[in-house]
Parts: sequence; C-alpha cells; structure tokens
Amino acid sequence: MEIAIRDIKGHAGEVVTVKGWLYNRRKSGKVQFLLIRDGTLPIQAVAFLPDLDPASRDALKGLTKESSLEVTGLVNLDERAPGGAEIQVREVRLVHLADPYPIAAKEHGPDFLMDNRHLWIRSLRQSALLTVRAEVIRAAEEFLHEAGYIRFDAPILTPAACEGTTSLFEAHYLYDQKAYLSQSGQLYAEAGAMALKKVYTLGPTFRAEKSKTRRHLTEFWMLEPEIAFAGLDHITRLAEELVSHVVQAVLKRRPTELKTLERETASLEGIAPPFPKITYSDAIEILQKRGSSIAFGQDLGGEDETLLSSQFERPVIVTHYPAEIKAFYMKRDPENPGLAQCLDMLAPEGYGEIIGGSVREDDYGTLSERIEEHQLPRESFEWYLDLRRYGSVPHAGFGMGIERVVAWIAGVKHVRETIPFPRLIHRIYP
RNA sequence: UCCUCGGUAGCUCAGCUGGUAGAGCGGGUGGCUGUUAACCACUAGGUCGGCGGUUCGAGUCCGUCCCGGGGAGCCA
Repeated sequence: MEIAIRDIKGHAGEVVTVKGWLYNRRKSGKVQFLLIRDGTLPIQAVAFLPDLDPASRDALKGLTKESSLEVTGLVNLDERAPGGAEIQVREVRLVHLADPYPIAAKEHGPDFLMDNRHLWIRSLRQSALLTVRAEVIRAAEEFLHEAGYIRFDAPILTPAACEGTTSLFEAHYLYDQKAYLSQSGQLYAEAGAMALKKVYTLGPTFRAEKSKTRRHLTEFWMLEPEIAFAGLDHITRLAEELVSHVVQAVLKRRPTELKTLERETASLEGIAPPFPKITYSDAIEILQKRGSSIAFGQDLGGEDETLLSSQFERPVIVTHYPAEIKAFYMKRDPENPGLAQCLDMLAPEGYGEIIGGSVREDDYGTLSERIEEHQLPRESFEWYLDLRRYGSVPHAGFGMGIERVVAWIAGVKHVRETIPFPRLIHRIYP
C-alpha cells in the first residue's frame, strides 16, 4: 500500500510502499541507509543487501542523490532511526537514475542556490518554507471567507499607474497599445467593494523598484481586503485579527515545518489582538528618544522600522502619517488635514512593514483635485472617479504582503526564499 | 544610481612582499552489518569572471567591463 511518509507512524508493523526521491544515502558494508523524501517528510529506509532480490540490489548500485524510487518494506518503530520510525527495505524499484546532483548537503552561496532554485526547492528546509507559505495564504483566505468577504480578482494588465511611474513594468498590448503590470489590486477592489461590500483581492503585484534589500521582490503577492461603510477603526481591527489568525493557524497546522525551519515559536504564540497602536507622531518621538535622526515629515526607513518594532512583542500599528508622504487616494484626517487616515503594521524582529492601508477619499471633488495635484493622467482614472459619482460611501482597506508575513512567521531572513521562484532586481531565471 | 564585499575544480573556500594550482565536500573505484552532513584508502577533475596593460614572469599589481552578495536611496 502506498502511503505518505507523514503518516508512517500509523503503519507500524505493516508493509508499505513509499514513492519519492533519494535525499541522502549512507553505506556501511552490507547495510545501506537511504533517506527518502516525498514532499511530506523524510524517512530512513534500511536495506540489508543479502536480504534483497537481485533487481533491488541492482537498483541500489550507483544510486545517486535525487534519483526517484519506490521502496517497499516493513515499518519499524526504532529508536536508532531519526524521527523514531524507519522502513526495513524488502524491495527497491528505481524509477529514474539521476545525474550527479549539483546541490550537496553542505553550505552553498546564494547565487548558486538561486541559479538552481528549481532544484533547491526540493531541500527539506525550502519545502517546509513553501508549505508554510501555502498555509499562510490558506489561513488568510479562510479567515476572510468566514468573516463574509468575497474574493474579487483584480486584473494584472492595467492601463495606467496607480502609483509613481518609476516602479512600473511596461508591457506591449495588442495593436500597439501599452499595458502596465499591476502594482496593486486596490483600485479595482474599491470598485468591488461598491458592488459586494466586503471583498479582497489576492494575487501577484509588480514593482520595478531598484530595491536591493532582504524585504523586496519585483514580483510579490498581496492580499488586499476592501470594505464599504468602514473607517480606520474597522480595518485596524480586521488587520490585527487577520494576522493573529494566520499566525495561530500556522502554529497549529504546521508545527513540523516550523521545527524543520528551527523557528523559535514562543514569540509567535503570544500573537493575538489587541496589537499596540501608536500614531506617526508617537513613532517619531520614540525613535528620536532611541537615537534615530528621523525628523517629523520623513517616512520611516528600514532601520527605523526595526528599531520601532523592537519596542513591542506584537506587531505594532502606526497610524496618521503626514499626508504628503502618502498616496493620492488616502482620505485626510478631518481634525488635522495634514495627516492621512492610514495605518502601517510593522512585524516584530525587524521584518518590516507587512500591512499598509487607509481610508479612501470618497468625495468626488477632493479626489479629483488630488489626481490633478499628483499630475496623474485623469482619463485613466475616470472609472475610478465614477465610484465617487454613483453612491459613494466611506470605505477603507489595506494590503498585506504575503512574502514578508511568511518570512516573519517562518523566521527566514530574506523574502527571496518565501516564494517558489523569486523575481529580484537582477534575477529573472529560472 | 551610490557605498561596500566578492568572482580560483561541480560546490564551499585557501593561495604570504609576483616565481607557474591546493584542501574539504561532491563524482569514480575498492573496503566496512546501525549510519546520523558516516568513516577509511585510492583516483579523475582547472581558459584562476572577460578584455587590455606593467613585468623575464601575473591567480597575485594597474585600468576597464561583466556578474553576484550585503546595505542605502527608492518603495500605499
């Protein structure tokens, strides 16, 4: 019977078949220890050569790393085995003999690993990380679904920038038209919210930023809820509940993967609402007291974010940034028009901004002026202005960067490992 | 775009004030009945990132270009 290695302990004393790849092999005379992985977990299979039929012995001859094989044997609970269980091999069937495998069970440099990303993802660590990523997305969608949100897919090919043109990827569209890869699904999500009230977009977004840091990709995934009849309090609560649910779901469902990643989980266990909330002014004051040279009116730099988040054990929510350093569509604070009704959530441990959101300007005249001020091509935004012409309501939303959330929860330094095939400033292969 | 570090065997690296290429891992062969990145022995494997210069002689010094790491700027 074929089983997933994850379930092996439930089959003690049974003869099972596992199908997978050879992760490593140790030989000691007539005994061979095969470490086999199947995408769920690795298992050690012990082959005693004199007990095997000639075909199986042949299969083991010259076996290389990452060769694919099917192993049938008796499941033993054995203290000597890593993980407590192993398979006593009865039959080995070679599916494909791999060429000598380039990735060794040794250290490698990032350039080499990234060139071999298509193979690197087979490593136990990378597989665990990508499993955590899948769980983050699943948990987030599950939470929003339970809360009555409708998934609303935004287009990836768009007619114009919703932000600065410097970070736009341009594409050729049909009949000599131009198209741009989406920097955010938000504007479309706003249209969705006017139709379905509570929606979210989920998908890849693209920014041609020449950023070379551990927190930036040129192609990254965002989850963007957008809610009609909502204000800053509403999205603040949603953000902290969403993030808490995702963290707890990963802790509950993927403990093995977190262990493989050697993630210290004590700090994650305490992630629950409410999160600390401070204003931008508070943040500047705290940072200046801690020795930062930041001045009021400047955006928080990477170091500032790390310094600020290190003051709290939970993600910290910073609100009311100066409107000048924020986007054109953000609604100003009625009590202080210099400030925007916005929020950023900074993850602990220096993982930076994982959420950015705001209340949207819902007044036609004001939004129209902002578009002029920012010298945006008005004709591209006519449909967006329509949302303020026909039944405009207060509404708000935010974007959550999937890769940064995964990096934080999994405890990996660089976001390039949190997506199967990262796109970076100097890398589009493989 | 700027600062900084780097590019030598398939991989990770060493290579002194310039003198003609090294180790470990991986590969191959052989040995070993409990290995945990197994171990032991033998063995094959190199356009020292490219181009130009200085020199009797350049992996090493100089110039330039290319590629990458870390960071900054930039980045709802």
